[in-house]
Amino acid sequence: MTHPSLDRFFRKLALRDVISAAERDALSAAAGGEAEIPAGADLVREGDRPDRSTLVVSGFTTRYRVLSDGQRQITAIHVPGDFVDLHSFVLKEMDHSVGALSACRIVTFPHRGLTEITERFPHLTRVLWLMTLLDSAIHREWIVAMGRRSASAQLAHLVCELYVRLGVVGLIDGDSFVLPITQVELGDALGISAVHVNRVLQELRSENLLTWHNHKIHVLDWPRLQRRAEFDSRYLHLQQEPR
Amino acid sequence: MTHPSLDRFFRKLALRDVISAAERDALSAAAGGEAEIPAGADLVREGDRPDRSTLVVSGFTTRYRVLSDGQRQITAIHVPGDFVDLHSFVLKEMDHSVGALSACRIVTFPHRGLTEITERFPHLTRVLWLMTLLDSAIHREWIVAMGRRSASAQLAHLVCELYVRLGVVGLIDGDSFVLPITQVELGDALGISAVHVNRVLQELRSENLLTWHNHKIHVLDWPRLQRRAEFDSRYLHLQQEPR
DNA sequence: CGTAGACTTGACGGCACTCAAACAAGGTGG
DNA sequence: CCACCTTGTTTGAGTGCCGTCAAGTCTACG
Repeated sequence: MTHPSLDRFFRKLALRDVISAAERDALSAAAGGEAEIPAGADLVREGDRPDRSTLVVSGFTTRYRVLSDGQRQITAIHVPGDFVDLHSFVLKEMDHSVGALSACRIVTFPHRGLTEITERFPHLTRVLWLMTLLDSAIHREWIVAMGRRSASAQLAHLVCELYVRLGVVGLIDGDSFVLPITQVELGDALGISAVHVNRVLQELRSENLLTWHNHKIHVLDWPRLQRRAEFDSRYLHLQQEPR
Repeated sequence: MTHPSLDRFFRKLALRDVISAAERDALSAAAGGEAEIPAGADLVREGDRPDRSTLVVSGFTTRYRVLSDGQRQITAIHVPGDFVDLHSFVLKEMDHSVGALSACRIVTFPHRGLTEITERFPHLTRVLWLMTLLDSAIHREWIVAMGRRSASAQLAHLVCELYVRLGVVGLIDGDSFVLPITQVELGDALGISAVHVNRVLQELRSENLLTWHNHKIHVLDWPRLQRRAEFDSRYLHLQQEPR
């Protein structure tokens, strides 16, 4: 029987490839305990050697690194259905921390069970591999945005990305979605100051591209927002095909 | 028998885990033809659906994306022994291009053979998976550098990274290494202008941290360069351990 | 109703960009 | 063998995006 908390995760997988019932069962069987994490808490810390990987069932998490002078850089934002540290299964030692942006519900997968999956389910292994490479593709797109886009286009791009990724797991409500993140955190993700985040946000608002209020974002003009960000969803690999 | 051109690649693997003779043979058998690529040529292009993955035997390559206004952002620099598009084996469609920075010798691995490896060699599969996750870790470190480090520290960090990565495959000669890359390309990698690359380079030179002449870099003071960049090699996962 | 956290606004300064030109070096053809 | 050209590096001047500092406003919540 398939695990109910893995619903969004399976949706994410099914968008990229056909997952057999046996594979779904194997994943469900590999799932360990569930847990609640309060907002602001760390799920894993840099230097840790976790013996299990964490899947976000609900809530938002972030991967980040803190520099010696206290500056923080967020390298990824994870939404429900994302495996936040599947890579620790292979990398062993964490080279960054993972924190909860909001209260989260998580499921953990002991590495022992994941190893078994790699021994017995090669196709499923490739699909899990794919999931980690999607993160990698998103990292590349962030690099492009940080290096070559204006702050406003970069922010627009992030909104586009989250709009699509949340759509995949059914968390878009009409033209809006919830994103429990402050402007300081947004600055840490974009690599700009919180003050500038505010200015850039107002720019996008004044262009009637979106509203952003109380952690709820309304996309007012999706085609124009995409053009503003030069957003192309190719890097999210949304096609179902044999992997 | 093991393939001689895979030497550097095997060295890179052996640094992270013990690779059996059978695994080395399997990889060698999966290797297809070798080829020479002239400097400036593309190995793969955005939108391609390659049926094989490319390993760099000698020479330097780069992953990049070009925006509509012609701006380019380099998202990765690959050195000999690196698999430049192993991820295409799983992602199928390329979301970026790969170009040769210098004349290169490459070996290609048909995806069919890689699929077989995932069916028959689970441990080797995890090691290959690891190789793609190292790229991912490097992406994250670039994001941190782009977002939160000064241009000079970012450049210093890149030099540190290449120094370590080239050391792994035996391409450090004393305190120096060859990096066939122009200041324009360096700017594309760091996300800054070529003019500013020049200024920042001179800053590091005047601090007696390094020299950079004719595509040859001398590291004059490794400890101080590391401190300047706040470089910590943890993200390169240099320990050998069971994956 | 008071306080803390988040958001907003303004002033000012600096890092990095653009434009432009000079300089160096390697390759080519007359 | 030397003009000439191309590519890459260096330097300068002027501009602007974005950072810091600081203060003020709004909202949620005890």
